Amino acid sequence: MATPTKRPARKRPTSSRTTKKAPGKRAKSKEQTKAKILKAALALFGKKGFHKTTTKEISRRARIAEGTLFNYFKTKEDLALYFFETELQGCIDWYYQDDYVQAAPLPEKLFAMVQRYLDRIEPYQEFIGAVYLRALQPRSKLNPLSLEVQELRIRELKFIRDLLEEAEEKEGIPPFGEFGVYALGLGFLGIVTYWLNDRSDGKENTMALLDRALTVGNSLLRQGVWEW
Amino acid sequence: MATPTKRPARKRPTSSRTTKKAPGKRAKSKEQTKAKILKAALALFGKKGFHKTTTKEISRRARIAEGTLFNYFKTKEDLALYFFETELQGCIDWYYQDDYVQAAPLPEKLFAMVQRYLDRIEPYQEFIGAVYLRALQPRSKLNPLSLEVQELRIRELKFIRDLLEEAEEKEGIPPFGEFGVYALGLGFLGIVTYWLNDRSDGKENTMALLDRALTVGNSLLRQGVWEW
DNA sequence: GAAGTAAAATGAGTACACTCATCTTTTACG
DNA sequence: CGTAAAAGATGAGTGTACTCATTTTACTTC
Repeated sequence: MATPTKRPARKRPTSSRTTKKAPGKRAKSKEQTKAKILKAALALFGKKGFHKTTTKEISRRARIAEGTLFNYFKTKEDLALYFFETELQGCIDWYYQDDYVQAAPLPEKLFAMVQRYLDRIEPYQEFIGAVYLRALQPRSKLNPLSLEVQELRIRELKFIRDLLEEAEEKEGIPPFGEFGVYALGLGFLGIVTYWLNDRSDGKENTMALLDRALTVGNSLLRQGVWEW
Repeated sequence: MATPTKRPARKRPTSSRTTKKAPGKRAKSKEQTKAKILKAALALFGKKGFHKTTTKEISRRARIAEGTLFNYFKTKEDLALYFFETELQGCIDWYYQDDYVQAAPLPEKLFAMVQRYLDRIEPYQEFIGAVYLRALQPRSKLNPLSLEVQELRIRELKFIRDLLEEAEEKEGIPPFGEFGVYALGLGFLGIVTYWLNDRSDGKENTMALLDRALTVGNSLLRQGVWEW
């Protein structure tokens, strides 16, 4: 018998794969649209600056309707913020993948991280202020500050905490705790804002400040000055 | 002859005084208008918050035309900033008039100043973030950040410089220079942002942080740690 | 006073970020 | 295939900060 029984027609043979993995037209076009928006926004922000670029222009350049932009980003600021999120995450990922940096002592780590981060966000200098600094203000019912701005900052602080804990274990520095994380984050902010206003060639003043600050900071850390 | 010559009639007898001092209807009404705007704004900001208060409402409440508001303040943010400017100046004035504070050692001075400042800006907590933090970003052609925001920060830094120079002379601490001023300003910013997010009773956490930070900072200062 | 000028007030108008009811495309499933 | 439901795109509409040409008011000078 040549297996006359009809096999029941497979219903969507790649089902399990499809539902889980296959991109699908929708998902793909969604990605594309988002990419188009980001590309258009970056080009315009770069050319005219954040404030002089209108969302209408971005939509036009991305060849989408005005409203569509807001399906992808809650506000114009959120759109700008996306670049910083990506870069920060990129730096964090880089850190966890590079054995050499991970093995280095804390100040070297920090120097490398900061330098890398500043390098990456260089193209966005003009609008960093409009967006990033807002993470410092508290969120309240009265304040429409988007949650994502704060999440960026929280992610940053978590990473700092990890770095410090690692250093405490491996390098035997005294615990610095909650306040240490806050202080380091503040120092980082100071560097970024200094860098923002730094007009020197190749931002060398910022690099000098960073170097100096890390040297001093390192001494303090090892002495446990905080506990005095 | 009984001196028949007529004295020439004095032309505007109070002339010199009038042109220089007398308020005049115009100047007076200008002051009044500004005061009306500030009063209305403060009331509304306090009740509904900065973002949910419209300039239209403020004008209505102040009984002026919408446009008039912008004759007095370039932007809504500038209007809000006015409160901080006033309070900062008030603190600086207070310092220079209070012999007791001036005679105190640096950490006590700083503690008193910061505490006073935080006390004063307490009513404006909700909108400080919308305004004050912007002073950190650089000014460029592309960025409409009002000059006044930066001036506030500059005035702050000048005052810090004065305090440090005084302490160098009177208390014999090693010179801390440009970076010292910047660092102290950054520390101050850190306190303010911590305070903004501080939910503890009477902001006691902030006070504890401030105390601790000043103790540590003072040790560092006296050791000249910066020069290591 | 009257006439002229400068300061200040006015409010209709503009630009722009963002919303939302409706329409279009994709997917699920017989 | 056909149909229904869900996801996504659309763009006219809305609210609001801010502008500006015009009008009103205060001051100056004769």
